[in-house]
Amino acid sequence: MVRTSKGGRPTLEAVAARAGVSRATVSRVVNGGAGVRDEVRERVRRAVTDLGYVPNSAARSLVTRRTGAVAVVIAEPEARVFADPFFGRQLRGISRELSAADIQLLLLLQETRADCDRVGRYLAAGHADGVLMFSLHRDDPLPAMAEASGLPTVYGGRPGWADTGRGPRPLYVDTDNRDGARQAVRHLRERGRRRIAVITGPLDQTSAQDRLDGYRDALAPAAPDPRLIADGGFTAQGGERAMAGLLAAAPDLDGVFVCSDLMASGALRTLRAHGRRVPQDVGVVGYDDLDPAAWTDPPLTTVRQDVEEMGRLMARLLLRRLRADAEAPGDELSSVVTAARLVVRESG
Amino acid sequence: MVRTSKGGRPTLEAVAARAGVSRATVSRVVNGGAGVRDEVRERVRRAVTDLGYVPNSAARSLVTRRTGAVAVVIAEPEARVFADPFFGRQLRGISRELSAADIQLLLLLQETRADCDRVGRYLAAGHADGVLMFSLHRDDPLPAMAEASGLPTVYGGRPGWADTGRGPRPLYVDTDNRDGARQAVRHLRERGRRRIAVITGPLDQTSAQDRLDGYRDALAPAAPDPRLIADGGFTAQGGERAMAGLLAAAPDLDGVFVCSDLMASGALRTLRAHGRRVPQDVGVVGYDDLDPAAWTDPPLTTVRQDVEEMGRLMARLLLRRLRADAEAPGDELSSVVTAARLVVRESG
DNA sequence: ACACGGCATGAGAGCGCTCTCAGATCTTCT
DNA sequence: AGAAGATCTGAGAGCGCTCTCATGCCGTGT
Repeated sequence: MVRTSKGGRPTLEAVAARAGVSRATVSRVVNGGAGVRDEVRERVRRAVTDLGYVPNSAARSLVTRRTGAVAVVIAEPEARVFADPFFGRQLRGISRELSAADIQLLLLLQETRADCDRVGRYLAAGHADGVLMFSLHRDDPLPAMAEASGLPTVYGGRPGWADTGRGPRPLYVDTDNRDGARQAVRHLRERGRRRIAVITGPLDQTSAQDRLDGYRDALAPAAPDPRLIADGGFTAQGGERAMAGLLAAAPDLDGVFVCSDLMASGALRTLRAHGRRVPQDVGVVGYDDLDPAAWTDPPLTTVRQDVEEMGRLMARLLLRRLRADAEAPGDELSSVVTAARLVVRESG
Repeated sequence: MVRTSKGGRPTLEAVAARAGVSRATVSRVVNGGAGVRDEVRERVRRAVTDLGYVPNSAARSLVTRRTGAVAVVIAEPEARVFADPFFGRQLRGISRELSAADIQLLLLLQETRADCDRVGRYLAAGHADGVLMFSLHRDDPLPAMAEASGLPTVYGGRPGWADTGRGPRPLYVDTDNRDGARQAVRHLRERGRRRIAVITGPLDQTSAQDRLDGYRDALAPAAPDPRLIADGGFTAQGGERAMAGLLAAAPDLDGVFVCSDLMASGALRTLRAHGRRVPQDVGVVGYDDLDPAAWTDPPLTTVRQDVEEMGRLMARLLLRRLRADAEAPGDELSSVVTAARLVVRESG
């Protein structure tokens, strides 16, 4: 690769000199090449490859005010982010969609409160054109920071304030958690289960709350026995513990709806350790239908949500929003809620 | 938040005007504040907070030639990246170390060949100050691109050309895969296993090759029976299939060393499906000791490598390298190889 | 009193790019 | 042939920041 005499990377100027044209013309060629004579364009293209020219992104975004990157903010204080395949799948969907649009993915992990400031500063500094934000808990300060930074934002999972009327109306992608939960619990009932427990996620997340509401719906009009409700915190260990608690509080239970596959894997272990056979003694239904669900013993009946697709939808929504801001500011976009579907295997 | 009259974010100029000083002074305060009188510094600080000023990163890195970000490139064409907790853990280590240094993490996923160009362009465009690169396969074009971009690079796992003398001497962090494999296989032998098979990863990765070499070491001086070697591609499904193949080719096997926990989970399923009891009939040892290893039935004996720590080490090495380039260019850094340790559970 | 060194501050030049606008060139039509 | 229009190209002004260098100010030593 040929460099400029100054030893750094070649600049537009260098390419222009080599091609015998002005900077402006090179710029035009590099950015699409419209309105440049074929012969000149070819000359410039050759100069570009000869010199190994790559536009300097800082200089470009300084003037265009766009960075060609989107920040993905994951706010999980716990080790959960990487233990749960959920995030991975979603990231994958996002990554696919963004690379198709030649947009870069910036991953910002926020674990501590201090990280939160850092993330806020980062967003405000204009490193990204938009934000995808995940797995918010109630009272999370991040949405406010995103709002303050003025960046278009799409949420993964309905934010808590979405329907309260307070705050701006957020753009989000979610699955119909409540309906999925209803399907799961109805399925257990149809199989003859009478004492159906639930292991929930942290209830300050809407997805966890919605699934619990779905559980209630399916039992209505009867009110659920509070001894049949335990919080598993969306982790495998939490699932183990919650299951143990349930067995102690309600030894006669014959079904469990576990609000994530990861927790369900823990619950299955506890059941096995207590000598309960699945599905003969206790029916178990999970939620997510991530790969490991099919690998448990017995294979897990669960509620499928296409997580990768949700990631893709989030990215797509944000990209549309970015384009809309540039071209048709009035355009109203709306949130997406995808359907959930029961997948029956052997656990319940 | 107060904005400038032009509607955009406030600039240095605006802060300077409000504080009644020059741009240069504001810049000094923002970047540490050395050599500015206390009283002036306070005035500037107040102006900064009043206006909600945040430095524009593009402008800054245009002149400093640094971005305050490090790119993490994961080159996995398969769905493996997110199915295997391995990457997640490593990312987590990296993320921790980088945020402590207030450096941003840019995640670049490369799945297709086209992505490779995109990643190369991205790096060359100067979006990052350095690169962390993972899970390379032989003949991967990425290292060459990283090299060409002139960015300091640290590899996760010893790159294939590290000891060949060809190419530049790479900086990497790895575990002692060969020794870990030796420990695993020796353990199986000590437990009386005589026909020990191996399920390898893709052999164009050094980690997979090293583990296979360790397997050979432990059987030496006897040469391994080729019917006892199968490639599981580092995926759970691959592990299932490889195990089935081994059982068909060598029904008398009584031990398996599986080169990743994820593959081992697959192998256990296949063994169960074939009615082989673990560990009574067949002893199984995995590799990685990621969370799910303890959850299999029976819990997996495996080789522990502290993946998160490896991530941290990678980040630390890169950061040192970046500082070295800035301050003491002659400074020689060296790669790190961490120890592996057998963790005995119940599977073998 | 003056010269001198040290410190705090400001003026101004650029970093590499995009984009507007005006000028140059080439068509095409009357 | 000349003018109107369309097409192509270049000059130049910034984008927001950092950093060098010159300048002004102070205290100290002679």
